[in-house]
Amino acid sequence: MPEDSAPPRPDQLAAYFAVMEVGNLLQHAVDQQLREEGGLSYIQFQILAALGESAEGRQRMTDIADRLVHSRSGLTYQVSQLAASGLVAKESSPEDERSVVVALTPKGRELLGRVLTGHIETVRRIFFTPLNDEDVTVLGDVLGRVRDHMRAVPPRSAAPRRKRGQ
Amino acid sequence: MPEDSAPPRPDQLAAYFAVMEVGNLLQHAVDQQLREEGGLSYIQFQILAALGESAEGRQRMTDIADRLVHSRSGLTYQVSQLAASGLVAKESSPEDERSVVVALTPKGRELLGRVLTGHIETVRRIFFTPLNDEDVTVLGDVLGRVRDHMRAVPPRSAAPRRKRGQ
DNA sequence: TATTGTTATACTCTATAACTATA
DNA sequence: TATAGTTATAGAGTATAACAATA
Repeated sequence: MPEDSAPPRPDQLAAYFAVMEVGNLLQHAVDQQLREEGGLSYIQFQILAALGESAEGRQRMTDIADRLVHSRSGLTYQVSQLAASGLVAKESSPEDERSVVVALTPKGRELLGRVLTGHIETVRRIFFTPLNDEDVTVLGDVLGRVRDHMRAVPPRSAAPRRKRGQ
Repeated sequence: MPEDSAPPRPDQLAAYFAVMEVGNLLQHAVDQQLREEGGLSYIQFQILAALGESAEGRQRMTDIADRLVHSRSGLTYQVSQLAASGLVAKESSPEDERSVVVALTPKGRELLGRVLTGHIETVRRIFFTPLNDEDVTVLGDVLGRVRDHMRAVPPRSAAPRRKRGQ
């Protein structure tokens, strides 16, 4: 429990604040666009996008939850919402009777495609406009490293609970 | 309403996803630390921090709201929570009878100082560890530009409502 | 026994609209 | 009339714990 450590340098603070504020503003803007054009929250969109990326438009609940941080019950809630709207369907897995496979419906795929255009446009407009190619490259590189590190580092007191590999 | 636009390049997608994921993970980690060590949500911490930064530890409701995006009512809620915990006090302004000034109490200042240490430590551990000085500089520069742009660009359909300058 | 997922429940947060009061 | 702020209210989202079923 390090009770003290060197105070952060101004440029470190600037970088930290910038990440937080940009992340917040970006999420806010994107969330609004998704709601207006597709009636989706950002997380619902992320779930659809994750399904759209995967091989046959289907994934297990647990794998989605792992990827999108959610608590299990939170994911159950969101998937229920999507299912109620007919955007996804729940199927039982033939391999493992315990697991539930979530599959994109044609309607879900259609909506995803439709919303994605505006999504990309929004991101381009508010995020990429002030950046040149080199900025984009550097940003992806640096933040990519941060992301990998964050994924690897356990959230401190958490994580060392029950996990398979652990 | 641009129905189509060139698809984003892979490096653009990488940069965008990295910003979003890093922002999310960072906020999540920070939020957890703040809750554990101070019983504060991230937004409550931000309010306290904003007050701590300002000249005499006090600011108007509206100025806080403008800075932290919140709706007015949302800010009223959060400040009420903080006031109920004795961390801030509401005062009426002598200059403008309509406005409410929020002031950090000694207890609030003490908590802020106490929590800040862990906050900085957390950010350092999960965010700055994989970065060298140049990374930090570049990140602050690039994201700083993005932030300034996002602040300037209206959220599309919003904003052009009632604003003084408008 | 561990894992997958759901349910019940309670809580936090946010936004909208209506309202009061001051400028 | 515009601004500052509150309140009521309703809805979305989240987390925890208890639970059932399968591996």
